[in-house]
Amino acid sequence: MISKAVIEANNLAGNKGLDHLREILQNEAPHLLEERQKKERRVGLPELSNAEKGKVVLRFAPNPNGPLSFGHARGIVINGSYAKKFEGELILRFDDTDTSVKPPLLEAYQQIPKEAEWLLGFPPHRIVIASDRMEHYYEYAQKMLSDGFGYVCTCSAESFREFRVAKSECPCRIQEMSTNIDMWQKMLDGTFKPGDAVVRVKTGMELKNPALRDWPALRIQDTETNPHPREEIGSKYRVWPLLDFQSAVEDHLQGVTHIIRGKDLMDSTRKQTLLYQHFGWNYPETMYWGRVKVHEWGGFSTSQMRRDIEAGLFEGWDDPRLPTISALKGRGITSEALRQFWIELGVTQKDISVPLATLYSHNTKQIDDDAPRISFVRNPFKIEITGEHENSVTTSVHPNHDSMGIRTFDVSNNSIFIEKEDSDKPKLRLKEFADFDMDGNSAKFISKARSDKRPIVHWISESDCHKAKLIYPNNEEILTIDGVLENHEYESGTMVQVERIGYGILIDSSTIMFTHD
RNA sequence: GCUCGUAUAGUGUAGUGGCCCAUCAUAAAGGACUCUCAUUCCUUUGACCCGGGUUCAAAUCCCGGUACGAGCACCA
Repeated sequence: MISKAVIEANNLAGNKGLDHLREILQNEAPHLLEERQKKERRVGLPELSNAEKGKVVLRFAPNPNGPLSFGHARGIVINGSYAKKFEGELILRFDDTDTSVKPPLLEAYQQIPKEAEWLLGFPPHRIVIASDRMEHYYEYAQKMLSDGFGYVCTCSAESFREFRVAKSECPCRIQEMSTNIDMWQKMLDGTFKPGDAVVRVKTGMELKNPALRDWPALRIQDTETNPHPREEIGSKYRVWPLLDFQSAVEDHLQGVTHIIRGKDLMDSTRKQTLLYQHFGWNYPETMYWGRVKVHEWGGFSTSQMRRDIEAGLFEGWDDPRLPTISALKGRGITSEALRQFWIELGVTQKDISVPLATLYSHNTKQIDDDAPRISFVRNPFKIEITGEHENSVTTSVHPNHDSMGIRTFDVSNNSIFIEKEDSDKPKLRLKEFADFDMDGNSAKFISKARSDKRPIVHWISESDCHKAKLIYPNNEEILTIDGVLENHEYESGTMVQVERIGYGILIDSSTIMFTHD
């Protein structure tokens, strides 16, 4: 029936042309034609399901075991952008419940909120520190035990692994509720030592996904010999929640509506959903992104960076070779470029590998309009200029923006620098100045106007420059290129465009950190 | 091993059954403009993992395969 009609219509189109069909539609069903408008390409973030303006609560929960890195920026930018878009809230939460494997770094508690604000353009609406919220976690742990959907398990990790694989229940699972409460007290009071006992959630040992079977919720840490780095916490608690429990309870307490995180935490969602069912709560909407690698960096981890810094391989967290937020900021990457970069990548579950060129192109767009042009001569080669040339040369600070002013070079003493590499060109044009013919370390004036297509090179007059260096962070090492820099009065932190070289940021009046081409 | 997820140009990304001989960006190549190897602009090259199926119609739905990734921690 339909097929017949379609064939008929197709024949009609074939015989009399599409316009004929349009005419018929125009007469009989004009609304169908309106839908033929080409759909707009979606730009920016994908839709957020079940999101109501003003009622969206998102969170970003890093472990403060170091300052933020490039990868963290994704969590901040994506969650923060949704919070902004829906006029909701972004919670910055410190998941600092591990004191031995990934111990928190005290400085990070100060640094992360600042970096988050820089990235977002606004401060997070709430800051929550898990280690301040221990009483809440204890409360729900107890409820879990007294309501019978949690138990204290004294099996070793190894033997429980066997139960998990075999889909069989461990002996602790059938303990009386009162026994569990009793053992919970022994966890708290120190009768049990680290490794002796954990609290587990009863999710079911027969679950087909082994990751979900009676997962551990709280464990004991030796905070006597290994205290929590926050002084106010220190050795105060022995029993600590694991991520899945802490995060699940805290998300509920904070009223989180949407969780957007890496897809490596998909099983966390499933574990936590089972816990939510026990408590009778509704799990937030979730979205995931895949793994990101950067061509130039490969993988990187905060823990590894911390070890390398402590081993003296890097100067600190802001070492320009490191993929940290502070390093990128110090190298002249703008927060707007980082935001656009992450939003462009979107929230897909694909594992991707991106080149830094993508980030750099966003950054160029941000900085070029405001970056004053400046002349830096690498490996300076001094030449004497001869002939009837003018005594001073002026050029613009920015070729596209006259309003940024002019630069003036005094060439009355005939002494200028060009790059060593340019010195073997027999004929060259000193940019904005004049054509010269080279002869060893002197150059003869030919004409002010361009006389031919000789290469244009940048230069600096000796009287208007000072010794300077260009810092060029490479993958492994930091190259320093000596040279002379045009005199200027820009403040440290100014982004400049170094003529014929690329963009850079002024570290001080005679040091430029190379940003990118 | 068990479980889960993903697969569109070199790299990212749009696309949720007919607007798709597939979008946009970036990269590459060429060109215009320009007294920077900058910026801006134009052009070109270039992709639906494979095999079945459903349907009048599949990048889109289903099944199988392959590849890659993740979880199965008393880490986050």
